[in-house]
Amino acid sequence: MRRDIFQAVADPTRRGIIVLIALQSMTPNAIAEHFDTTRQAVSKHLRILTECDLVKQEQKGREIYYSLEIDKMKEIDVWLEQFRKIWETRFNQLDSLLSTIKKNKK
Amino acid sequence: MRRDIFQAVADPTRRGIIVLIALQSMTPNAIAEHFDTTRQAVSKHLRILTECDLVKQEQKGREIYYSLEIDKMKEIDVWLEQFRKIWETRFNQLDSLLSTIKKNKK
DNA sequence: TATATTTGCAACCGAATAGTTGCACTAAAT
DNA sequence: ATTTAGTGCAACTATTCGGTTGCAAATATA
Repeated sequence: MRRDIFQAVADPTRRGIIVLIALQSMTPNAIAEHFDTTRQAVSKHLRILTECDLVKQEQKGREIYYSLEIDKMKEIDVWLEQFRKIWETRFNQLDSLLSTIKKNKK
Repeated sequence: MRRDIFQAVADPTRRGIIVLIALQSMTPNAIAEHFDTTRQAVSKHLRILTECDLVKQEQKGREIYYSLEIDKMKEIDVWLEQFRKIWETRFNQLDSLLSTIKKNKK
């Protein structure tokens, strides 16, 4: 059973849940209301998210509030970093090309 | 058949391929040498990556060179943007907390 | 022309995935 | 004490996934 953050984020419902609980913690029932699926299915997604440390839970009586471990999302950001470097290089190349054109115009 | 960039990036082999052809185009055979899998499996991955516009191909005789459509990767970056905003808020809050502590020390 | 190389595609297979229903456990409300 | 509400977990199902093998098409080489 592969369980990493990229696989966690691959499912659209899970991405929805992640965004939903990014700013405020919510119970499974409350979360399920936002999606066209059963409470149990959401519960399953929450378990997967928990398994890769993407969410934390806080028990309050019989309710459990789930919220996002937002720092974990940085792992994706770290991976993207290498492409960001390439984007910047491309941008600088474009930038110097534009200034060359500009200089030649004068 | 769901086919979006998040699902494309979920598989570790595909992430490997993406990184591999980010800077230089390569043939399927050359790519397959870097992974512990058959050429056909790599070919399948390339098809999936093509289906979500992550790679482009250039035919040269009987060889086909694949390279990354690097701008497409920005779609992940765009989705991450919302979390980056939260990170920054948290950081600023921490920052102002630290200056408060510093001020109180004086 | 005959052969070797590079590739894509289809068929098949085992495992994983996302979903459902049903049930048990616990906490709150009556 | 009984009922209701909130939750997790197990069993089952249909579908998708990642991989393999085999084959056909096209290009290069002998």
